Amino acid sequence: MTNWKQRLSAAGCRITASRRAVMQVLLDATTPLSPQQILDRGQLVHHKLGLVTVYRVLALLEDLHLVRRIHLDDGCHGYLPASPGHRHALICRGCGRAVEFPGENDLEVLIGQVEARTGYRVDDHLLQLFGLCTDCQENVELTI
Amino acid sequence: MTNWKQRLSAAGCRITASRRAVMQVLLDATTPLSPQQILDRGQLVHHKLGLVTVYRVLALLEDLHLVRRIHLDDGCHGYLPASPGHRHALICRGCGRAVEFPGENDLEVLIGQVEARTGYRVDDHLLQLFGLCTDCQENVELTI
DNA sequence: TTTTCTGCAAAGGTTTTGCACCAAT
DNA sequence: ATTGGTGCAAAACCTTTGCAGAAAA
Repeated sequence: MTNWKQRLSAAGCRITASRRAVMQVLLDATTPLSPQQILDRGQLVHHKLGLVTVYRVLALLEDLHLVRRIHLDDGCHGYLPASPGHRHALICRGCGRAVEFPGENDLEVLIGQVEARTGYRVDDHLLQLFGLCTDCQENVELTI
Repeated sequence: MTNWKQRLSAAGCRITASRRAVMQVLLDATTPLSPQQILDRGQLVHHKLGLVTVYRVLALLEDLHLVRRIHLDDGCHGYLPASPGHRHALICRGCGRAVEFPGENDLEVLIGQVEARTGYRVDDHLLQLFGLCTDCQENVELTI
């Protein structure tokens, strides 16, 4: 995708080798990646890439909603390229493979009920699903 | 509540001053607390409490589903005492005050749709809502 | 040429580990 | 008396900051 370059330029940011490398790695990934993993893969294409820069690029891309930071049970943060619109991640407990699905307004009803009951005004939410992808379901069956 | 002591004993764990202090602090809290915050408050009741022990106690309590670890946007992990059943946290962006609400099966429909579309088998989920509690809604109005 | 980015080094935080002492059962 | 738990110190991580040099525009 090239759209992210336009978004960066529009925000007054330069298109640099580091940013290309990080974005490339994320777009090629099927699982959420940690900053360290992004560094390892990014260095294959951009030798001089450093971890500090990965952090800075991720912070920038997250601000621009070009990548999504998700919460993992272990090391905590992983990053995924963000699809447009409000989406949620579904992550395989077996292989880590992640897919996104549209959030639509399936939560509207639930949120309305909670607002009525608590008096809170809800304006954001974090939803992540965990399970097994088709491949890993098969592997589990074989293991048993 | 005394139930947690039974749960600990049943799991073959001892009831110690550290564990009482950490559990006490969590039960008294209205907002998710970081390990450091738990230490600060816990030391008021149990002088010799150390941060390392707080981490170990939290890990134990989390294993036994007596506390819930939640994800915050900034420093990441906060801890809450876990109410029985499947519940989700609603956290105020203003003052941090958290309430839990029952998850019921409001997500069943959504999860069923996602399973059908992706082939994944979903067996767990993470849902957190963010917003403003009634007090903080008033304060915002005053500020404007 | 000018300003933004980058990489390095180092600092700051948080979480984990090793070990001897202490305490609950 | 026996284990299991605790506290301290230190190690291991992860993330952020400061600064001089490099590279987009």
